[in-house]
Amino acid sequence: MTVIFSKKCEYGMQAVLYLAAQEKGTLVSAEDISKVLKIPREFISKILQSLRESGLISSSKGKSGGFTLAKDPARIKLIDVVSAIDGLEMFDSCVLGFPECSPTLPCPIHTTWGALRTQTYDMLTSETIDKLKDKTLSKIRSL
Amino acid sequence: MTVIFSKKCEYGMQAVLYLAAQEKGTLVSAEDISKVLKIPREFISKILQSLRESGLISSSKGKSGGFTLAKDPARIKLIDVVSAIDGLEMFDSCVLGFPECSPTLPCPIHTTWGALRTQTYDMLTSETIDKLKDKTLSKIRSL
DNA sequence: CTTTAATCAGATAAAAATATCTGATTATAT
DNA sequence: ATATAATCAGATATTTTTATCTGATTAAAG
Repeated sequence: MTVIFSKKCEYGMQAVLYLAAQEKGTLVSAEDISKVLKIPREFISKILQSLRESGLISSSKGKSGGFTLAKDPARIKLIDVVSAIDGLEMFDSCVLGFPECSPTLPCPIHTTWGALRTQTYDMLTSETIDKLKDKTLSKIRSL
Repeated sequence: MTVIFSKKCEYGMQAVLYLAAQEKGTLVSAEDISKVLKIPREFISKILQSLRESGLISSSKGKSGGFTLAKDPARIKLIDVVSAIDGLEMFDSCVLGFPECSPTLPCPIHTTWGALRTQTYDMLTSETIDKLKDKTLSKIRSL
């Protein structure tokens, strides 16, 4: 199996995009997110808790509580979610699994892969979740 | 954790590259591959068996047996190894984990990710293992 | 022909990722 | 005040991936 992001990370990105698609300040429950995005209830709860610990989202407890973005969606990038959940290790480890892959000890595809990886990193860094709001809304409507 | 290829696939690519770095027709034992590439002996054995079933490599049993490429290294591409071990599913499934991500029902980063994915696919398709022989040899020497 | 060194096949074990359960705490609304 | 609906924390369960074990088969070499 070839994976890019873990399920946790995929779900986390979906959830953050979903929060960004709400009216500012709206509190959304884990139950709601679970239903809309079709993610197991208890699993998304755990992910939301860890995103709160990372400071990307905030929560309020009690009845009518829920989750909302902790900061301006123009300041939240996809890479922030990846970094919080999966970490950034893939951006400096060898795609072929060799140890210590570097410019001085390159694996056979070090350079060519490096270029692709950088592009991927740049994409995740330039995509802020507010920019993706409209596209997120139309995707969600289709679920 | 963010993964690109599974461990099996990484090891498989390393092993195929290693075979391609040998004199044509040389038989290499699983034991040898395991030692050079520092891959658990029994694990690489299983991987080599599956690569044989896929037709990428061939084996001969008995004393002084081992593995060798089943065809001209100029005709073996990295994507062939990926396809044999991990499959090509990632090249048409959604990077954010949404179901049915397509041009008509795109996820928020469908287009931008699609471009990167195509580049990755093209790279794996254009890299034949004979082209990587020299680089493989120098990497192996450093292990 | 016997020993040896290799692949091969199937079962099992260990570790990691994914998912669920249990019950406590919190705050709103009635 | 009490019921309700939410987060929270920690434990447990399930599934997948990674790794190992056991023993059979094969073929070269002595």
